[in-house]
Amino acid sequence: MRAKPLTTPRLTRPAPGGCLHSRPWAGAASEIPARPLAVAAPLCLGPMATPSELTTRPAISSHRRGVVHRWTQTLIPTTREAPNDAEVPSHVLLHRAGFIRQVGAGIYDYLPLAWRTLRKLEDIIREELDAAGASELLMPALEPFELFAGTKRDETYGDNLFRVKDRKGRMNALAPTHEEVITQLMIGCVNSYKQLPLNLYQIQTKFRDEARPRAGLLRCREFIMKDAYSFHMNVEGVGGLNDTYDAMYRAYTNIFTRCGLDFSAVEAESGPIGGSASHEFMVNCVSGEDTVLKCPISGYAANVEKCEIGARPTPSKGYFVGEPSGPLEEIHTPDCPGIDDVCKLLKVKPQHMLKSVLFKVKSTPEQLAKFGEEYILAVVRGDHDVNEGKVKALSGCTDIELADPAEAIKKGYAIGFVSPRAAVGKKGVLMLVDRDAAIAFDDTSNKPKFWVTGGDKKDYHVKHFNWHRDLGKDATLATPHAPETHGSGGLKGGDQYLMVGDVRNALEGDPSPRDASAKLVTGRGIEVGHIFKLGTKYSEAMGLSIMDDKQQKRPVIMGCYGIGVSRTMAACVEMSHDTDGIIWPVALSPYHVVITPIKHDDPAQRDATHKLAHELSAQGVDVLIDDRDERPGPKFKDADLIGVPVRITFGEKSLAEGAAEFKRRGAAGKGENIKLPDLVDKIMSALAS
RNA sequence: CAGGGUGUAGCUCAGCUUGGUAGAGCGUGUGGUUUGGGUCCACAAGGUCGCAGGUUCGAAUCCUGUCACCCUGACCA
Repeated sequence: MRAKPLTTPRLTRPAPGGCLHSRPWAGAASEIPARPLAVAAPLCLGPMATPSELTTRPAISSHRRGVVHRWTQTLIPTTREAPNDAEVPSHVLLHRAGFIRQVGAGIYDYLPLAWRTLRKLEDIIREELDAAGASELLMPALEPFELFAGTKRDETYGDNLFRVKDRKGRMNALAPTHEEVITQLMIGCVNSYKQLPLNLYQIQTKFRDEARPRAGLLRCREFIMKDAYSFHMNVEGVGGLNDTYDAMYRAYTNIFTRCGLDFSAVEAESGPIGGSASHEFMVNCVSGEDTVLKCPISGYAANVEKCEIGARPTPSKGYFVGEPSGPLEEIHTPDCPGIDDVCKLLKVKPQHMLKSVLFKVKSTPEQLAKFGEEYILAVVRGDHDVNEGKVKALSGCTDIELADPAEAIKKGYAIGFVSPRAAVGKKGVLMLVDRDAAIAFDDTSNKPKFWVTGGDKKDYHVKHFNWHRDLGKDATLATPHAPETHGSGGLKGGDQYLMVGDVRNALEGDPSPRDASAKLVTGRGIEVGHIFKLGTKYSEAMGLSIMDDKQQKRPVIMGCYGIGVSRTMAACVEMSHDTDGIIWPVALSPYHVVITPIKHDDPAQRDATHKLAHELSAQGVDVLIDDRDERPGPKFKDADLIGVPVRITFGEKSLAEGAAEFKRRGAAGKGENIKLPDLVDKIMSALAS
C-alpha cells in the first residue's frame, strides 16, 4: 500500500521525528495508562459526568480515548442501490454507504461517517504540518472582489470564480484559493525580514464554478481544501523557499503515507497560478483522470503535461534528409479532418501521418507592428499529441493559444487539413517539428519514410509527403534543439522559421530523460496534493515587499501548498474498494471496529458487545455498535459496505463457547473465532498491521 | 461552451408511441414469522408526474419555452 516518493528533492533536514510511526489510536494508548472509567457504563452513552469529574479532567492530555457510537443513534443511511447519477465507484459507494448526499451539481452533504473520515484526515494533516513548522489560521471564504481584480485573477480564473453580489450591489468572490487574502494579510502584519520565514495554512471550504463538475467528490464546485502559503526573503539557504518546499514535500509524503494511500509524487507544471517548480501528489489508481509517467530506474516521475522525453535516436542521415517515398499524390478525403477518419479511409496507420496544430501568439501591439500576425505551427506524428507547454518552451513564447478555426481559415489555413507546407510563404509563422516527425528516412525499415499529411485545402490529404522536396525550402538547415536548450529559440519574423525538438506528450516506452537505458512507463492517478514555488508573482502584484538586512526593500518570495481534503477521501475509495463496498485504511476509517451482535436484544450478546466496546475505546479505538434490530444479512452487508477495517460478531453459538468472530474487511473467508480474553489483543494487533 | 441523455413515490424504474381514475420492486410503518450473509406473509402510508405556458371536454402522455441533473469533449490552482 505504501508508496515511496519517486523523486526526492534536496532532503536537507531529516523528516520530523515520530511522524511516520505516530498512530494516535495505538501509540498514545500504549504509552499512557488508560484513565479508568469512573462508573461502569452499561451503554455507550455512559452516565453523565459529575461536576467534580469535569473539573479534575486534565486540561493537557495526550491520551486519546476512542468513541463508542451506536448505529441507531447516528445517521448512516445505507442504500441497496445508488442514484442513477452516480457512476464512478467512489461516488456510488460513498452514497450507498451513507457518507454523502448530493445537494446540487458538485455540492454535497458530508454525513457523520464522511465527517469522521474527513476529520481524521485533517488531524493527520495538522500534525504533520505543525511538525513541519507551519501554523494554522482561518481566512474567510467570502472576499471582496477587488482583491482578485488586483492580481488580474478575476480574468485568469474567469468563469471558475464564483461571484456574489451583496445587498449594496458590491461584488464579492467565493474564494477558490487564498493567495490574495494572505498576501494582503502579510502586508499589514510583516515588515521585517526578521519575521520570516513563515508558513501558514488553513483547512477551508473552497469554491470553484467548474465548467463541468463530475465524478462525485472528485471534481466539485464546493470542496474542502488545505492550503498553505510560505514567505521568504530568499530561495536558497537557511529560511529560504527551498527549505520550506522540501519540508512540505516531506510533510506531504508523511501525510499520504500515514493515510495508507498508494501514491506517487510527480513533477508538474505549475499552471496558471504561476511559479517555477512544482510537484503533484497523485493517488495511484487505474480510474484516475491524470496520466503520470515514471522512469523505473532513476525514479523520475512527472505528469503528462510536464514529462520530458529522453534523447531519441537521431536519424542516421539527419533530420529531414531522405528521398521521397513516391510522387506527391493528392487524395480526396471528404469530411475527414481527424486523423482517425483519414487513417480508416486511406488504410494507413497514424504513425504515418503528420499532424499539424496551429497556435496563435497573443501578440502585443508592438509585436504586431514588428512581425505582423504570428502563428506557431506544431507538427507531430499522427499518433502523438502536441504538448502546449513544450511548444511554449521551445518557441520561447509563453503566451499562446490554440488558433481560432474561423480566423485561421481566413488566413489561409485549411484547419483540419493543414500540412507543414502551410507554413511556407507565410509571414510570421514559426514551425516546430517534433523529432519523430522530422524524419525522411526510416532507419527501422531502411526505406524512405512514407508520410500522409493534410492537403492544405478542405477535404484533401496528400500521400508521399517529403520534407525536403515538399517544403519548398531547405529544411535540413533547421537546427535541432536538444531538450536542455528549450527556450533558447525565439519567435522570429520573416518568411519561414523552423525548429526541431520535443513538442509532444511523452508516451509509455519513450526513453527516460534521466537514465539512457530506461523506458518510461505510464500510470493513472488522482491529484490530491500540489506544491508550488510561487516566487514573487503575488508579492509583486500586491506590493508585499519588506526590508532585508541590507536595508533593501525586496518582494517576498512565496510558496503555496494544497491538499484536496474531500477529494482525498474519494480518491481513497477509488483506490481501495471491492464489490461489497469500501475498504478503508485504518487511519481514515470513520470507525476502527464495528461490533455486530446478531441479536442486540439478547442480554449476553449486548453485554459482551458493550464490554468489548469500552475496552477498545480505552485503548483509543473508535467503535461502532450495530444495535439495529435487523437480521444478520443486512448487518453484514452494511458493515462491508461502510468499509470499517475490523468486524466483531457476537452470536449465540460462539458466545456460548466463550468466543466471538473476528473478521478483517477485505479478507477472504468467513473470519475466525477468537476466545474472548484474546479478543482485544487480536484487534489491536490487526489494527496496527 | 459543443454534442448526447434523463427528469414519474426516499431509491431503481415501468406507463408516454395511440390523451381518459398514476403503477411495480426495493425501502418505510403496523402485526405476525424468522434470526450467522439483504427471511416469509398480511395490511398500510407515500407522488402538484421538474416548472411555466399552449392544444383539448380532458395532458404524465401532444406542442412551445424554461430549469435541473448526468455523460463525452473543451476547460481544470
